[in-house]
Amino acid sequence: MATSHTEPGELPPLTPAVFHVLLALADSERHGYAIMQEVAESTGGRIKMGPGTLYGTIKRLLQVRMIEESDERPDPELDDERRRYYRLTALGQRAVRAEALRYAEMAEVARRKRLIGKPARAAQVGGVL
Amino acid sequence: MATSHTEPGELPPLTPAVFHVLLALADSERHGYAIMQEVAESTGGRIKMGPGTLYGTIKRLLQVRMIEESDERPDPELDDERRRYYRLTALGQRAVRAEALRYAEMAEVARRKRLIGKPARAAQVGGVL
DNA sequence: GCGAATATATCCGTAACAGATATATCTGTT
DNA sequence: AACAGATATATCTGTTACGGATATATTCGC
Repeated sequence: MATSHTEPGELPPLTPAVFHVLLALADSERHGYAIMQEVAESTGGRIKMGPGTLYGTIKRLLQVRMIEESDERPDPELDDERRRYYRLTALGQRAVRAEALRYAEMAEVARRKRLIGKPARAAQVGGVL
Repeated sequence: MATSHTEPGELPPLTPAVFHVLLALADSERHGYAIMQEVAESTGGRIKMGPGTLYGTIKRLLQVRMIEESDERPDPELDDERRRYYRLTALGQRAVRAEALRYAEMAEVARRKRLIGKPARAAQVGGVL
């Protein structure tokens, strides 16, 4: 989708896969597999990212410096050597924020058109409880 | 992005272009060019759909029966013969509704992670801060 | 020690996107 | 009445993202 990123500070919209990965990293460092799980959980299992999408997206995000690998290892007790942890860069932080705002705006538009109801309680995580 | 549309009623997520077109049609019939303008307006000019994306998307949406052409013509006075008007089908209605919910849920997730603030005021057309 | 889950990685076919290009009509101005 | 510019639709095509399949290795539970 085209954008008017004529203005310097403007960030182009993110693809859904990119957005989900960045959003998963917004509150905590995570390794790839954990990102997959977080995406599934935060969407109530409705979105499941396969390995192709996940690792391809990670690679691209590293290239554009929206995420970076972190060498910090958790508790050597609970560690798994295979894991590679990632965190947002400042750029990634700004990008995911801008995209989240767009999502909120689109939700608002949908509300004005009576497609969906009031904001708050929509977002049940665990599915049925 | 993969989904678990194992359940019968489940609709797969929509691509952003598809969502924007359906959302533009949610409150009113519109012709192609008007869809373009509505998208630009409802996103504060931040998203501009080119003709390639627009008409390609329309064609695909017709094929999967999410929209249909309407032969209703407005006021012959104000008419323009070139225009082709489209409306949502019942399927399109359901799809855009489901996607709008997903958007709202993602916005909620972003709020829980303190990426963005409270719902309401977000949606004025002007610009971000 | 075995199988299942965890974890990462690449390959590649398919589909979506988006700019360029083309064409025609409508509207307002002079 | 001619002209410019906006309106309106349509197609073509290169590039990119997506996403299932496949591969491989490690860790965990039993």
